Amino acid sequence: MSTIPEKPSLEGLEARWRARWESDGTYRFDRAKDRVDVFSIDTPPPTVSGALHPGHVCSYTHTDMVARYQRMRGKEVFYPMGWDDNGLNVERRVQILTGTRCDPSLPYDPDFEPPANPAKLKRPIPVSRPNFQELCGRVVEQLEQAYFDLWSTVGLSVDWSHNYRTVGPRATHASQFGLLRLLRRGIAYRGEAPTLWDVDFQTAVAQAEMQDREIPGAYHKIRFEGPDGQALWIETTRPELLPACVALVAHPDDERYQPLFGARATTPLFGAEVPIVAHGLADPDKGTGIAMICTFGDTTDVTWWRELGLGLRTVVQRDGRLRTVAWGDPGWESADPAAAQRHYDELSGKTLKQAQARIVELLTEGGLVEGEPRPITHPVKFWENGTRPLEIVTSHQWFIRYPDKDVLLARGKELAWWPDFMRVRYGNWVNGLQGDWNVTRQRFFGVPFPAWYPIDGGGNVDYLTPILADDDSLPVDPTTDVPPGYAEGQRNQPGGFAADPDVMDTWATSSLSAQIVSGWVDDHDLFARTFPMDLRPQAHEIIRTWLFYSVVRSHYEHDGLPWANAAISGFVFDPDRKKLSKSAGNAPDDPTALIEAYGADAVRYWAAGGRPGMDLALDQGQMRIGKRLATKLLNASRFALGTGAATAGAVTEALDRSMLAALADLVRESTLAFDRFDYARALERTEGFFWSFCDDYLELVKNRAYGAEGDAGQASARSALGLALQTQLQLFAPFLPFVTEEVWSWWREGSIHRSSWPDADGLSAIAEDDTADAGDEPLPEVLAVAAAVLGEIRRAKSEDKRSMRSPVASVTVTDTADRLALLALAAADVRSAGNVASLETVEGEVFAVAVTLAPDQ
RNA sequence: GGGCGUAUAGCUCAGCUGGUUAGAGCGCACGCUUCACACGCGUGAGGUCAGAGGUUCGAGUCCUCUUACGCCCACCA
Repeated sequence: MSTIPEKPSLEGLEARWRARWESDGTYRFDRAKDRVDVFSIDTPPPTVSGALHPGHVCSYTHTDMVARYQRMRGKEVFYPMGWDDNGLNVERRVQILTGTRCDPSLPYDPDFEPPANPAKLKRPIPVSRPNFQELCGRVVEQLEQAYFDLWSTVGLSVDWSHNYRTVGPRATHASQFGLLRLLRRGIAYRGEAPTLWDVDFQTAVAQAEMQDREIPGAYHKIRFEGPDGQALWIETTRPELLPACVALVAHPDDERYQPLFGARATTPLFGAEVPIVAHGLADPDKGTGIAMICTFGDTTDVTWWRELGLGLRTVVQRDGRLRTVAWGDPGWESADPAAAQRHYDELSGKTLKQAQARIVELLTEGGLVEGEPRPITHPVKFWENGTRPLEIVTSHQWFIRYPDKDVLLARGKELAWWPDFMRVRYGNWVNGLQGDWNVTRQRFFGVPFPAWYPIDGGGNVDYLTPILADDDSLPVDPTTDVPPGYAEGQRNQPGGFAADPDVMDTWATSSLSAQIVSGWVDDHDLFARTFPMDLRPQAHEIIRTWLFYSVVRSHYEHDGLPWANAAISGFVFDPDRKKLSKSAGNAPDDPTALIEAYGADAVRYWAAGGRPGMDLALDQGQMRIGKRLATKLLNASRFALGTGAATAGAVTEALDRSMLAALADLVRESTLAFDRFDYARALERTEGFFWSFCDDYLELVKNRAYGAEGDAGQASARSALGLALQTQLQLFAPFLPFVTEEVWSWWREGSIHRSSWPDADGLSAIAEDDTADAGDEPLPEVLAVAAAVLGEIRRAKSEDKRSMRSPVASVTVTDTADRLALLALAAADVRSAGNVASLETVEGEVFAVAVTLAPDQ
């Protein structure tokens, strides 16, 4: 216990308590607790390669408020933090900073150091994957430090001893273990399939990472030859894929083409015979109503190809150029192979864009197009980080099958969503699922697959029959580790083995975040105490990825949900609905600057206004108010404690008991709101109570607390003030952890954040104690009536432009008998607060207060 | 094209299962050196609850349609 400062200030207070919490281990998880006494949180690992943003502060603060509430409710809170290091941004940064390039075929060099001055290099130095990952790890460490600093400044009550990385040994171990388990059950498999492919980044892209962008294109009307030699006009935006055409398709009900179904058409330039087929996805209103199916121009092509059992003619390579083709070979039959070859040779090796230009020329020269290309703007699929449209290539990838949709939907119903309507987004996604989950990425900084491939005597790699690592050898990197039964000398040799060169999709790892932090593979004791977890807080835009994949993995591994609750946060937008600029030396969206300007408590106050699932405007005005609230807490506390407030002792005065009864209601409401993850409501009510507590109750009780009405009245006031102060500090503690801890330290032992959440029934019992004067009166009304009269007195003074302290000769209150009886219980306090000489009452139906001011001295 | 959400004072938002003259804070106006706080205190002005129908004794609150904005999804020849 320390003394009450003469002039309390927020200055330096946050840094002091941050250091103290760290040294005291205030938020350290006590793993001796059993599962029922634990509240465990699957904290989102922030992407450390991204920029720090007020949105981060907002959503992570929401989780912290829940964590602090649960801790005060008596739960041992398991609140870890991880870093998501996956991602191209890290790789790019490392390439530039170190002048290196990853080549997974190289062996690990334990002595490698990047050049001192990479900018001078003519070309990047190729390094092994483990070397590259080491370099990434160093860069990531610096980025993590910035995040750690921010989280600690904001006052997150995270237990930092449970830190992990999505590209780190624990995560790698769990991810590899999980994949091997799914492989043994046939849920994961190695397959060759059409895959959405980014030709610039040379990597496969998952359905969840795609986005549509409107780009210009053009319809080209091209002449095919029908079965009887007649012209069949089709319109396409992808004429360069004509050599990859495997069929024409029209809607089954389209009478124009019904006679042709089952017949064959011939492609222009290449003379390939293709079937004319019917499928419901064909749109009679688009183009000429009949379309060419190519392998593959878009995802509809994939659907048609799969459902109609069509042939495969692949022309697009992984680098986005057309491959070499021998026309006349099996699969490339042509009515005139020589002509087809002549035409195709003009295209092969070209990029798609170049090929399109050339094929349009060839078609035009052959009189095979009608009219000019018709420009349109149409949505095309891109990788969210990419710059060129996605292509579809067939390649070897790792896949995970999804459970049945109804199983997934049932899991969605089982989960408690905050707010509830977010469940719909999950349902929409599940209902729209197509194909299996491709978990492969052709990147370097990530979790490697625990697999190798056998090489036969002829040097051919069998990519479909992987050699898998043993469970107890995990984690492994196949580019440095050797598969069971082989020796290092056999790497990349005929009869030997080749390493899997790819890494896992980021979600393949982060979908196990709950298992990773809980110790699924490396700490079974911890796992039993923390899993399944209580809460997954996250953003709504990754319901379809992180949340969804996490549910899938947990369903497979544990036949249950990974957590009981999902709290979905909205996002932060700036007040003008446009991007904030960082010009004029003022960076209003730099969270660190905001915290410096207003204090962490104030920024947290702003964040607390964002209800679950609702978007929040970045509002420095709210931060100013938060700072004001923190200051007010210091001053009001100083006053209350200065009167000798104590939490022990009887509360006998009706006004005091009235205040405590209202406080008990506040505790009930706040508790209920927190249990529903509605921290915003809890704060709003607490704040409203606190300001009227200061404006009305403190004013009414002030003189009595100083002893003006005798010992009994003073004792009652002191007890009520002590209880009210303690309770309100605790109600504010999840929101304003620093200032509440500061005040707590003036008169209590230990941390407020380890104190017990206020007990509403206990407060009610004190308020309802009728050993005193008020009997069974409806207590809460006493304060309301007294405050109403005081308000009228203030109005009279204000209208007369007088000081609030100026004397009042007489006050006459007209009200019902019931309310006058209540007023009588607090009459002395009202007279004292209003500096009223004489207080008269008159019975009447309509509340009125007549005030006669006395002349100022 | 489908789905979800939002629309209440100049601004940011409350208003829970429909019930007396629609609330708060900021901002604004007018005041107040009051012994916790001038980083303060008091008082006040300010709203056809997006629009149109409907249910009801009664609707900001329920139903239908419309409009605007945001987000998610979609088969993009």
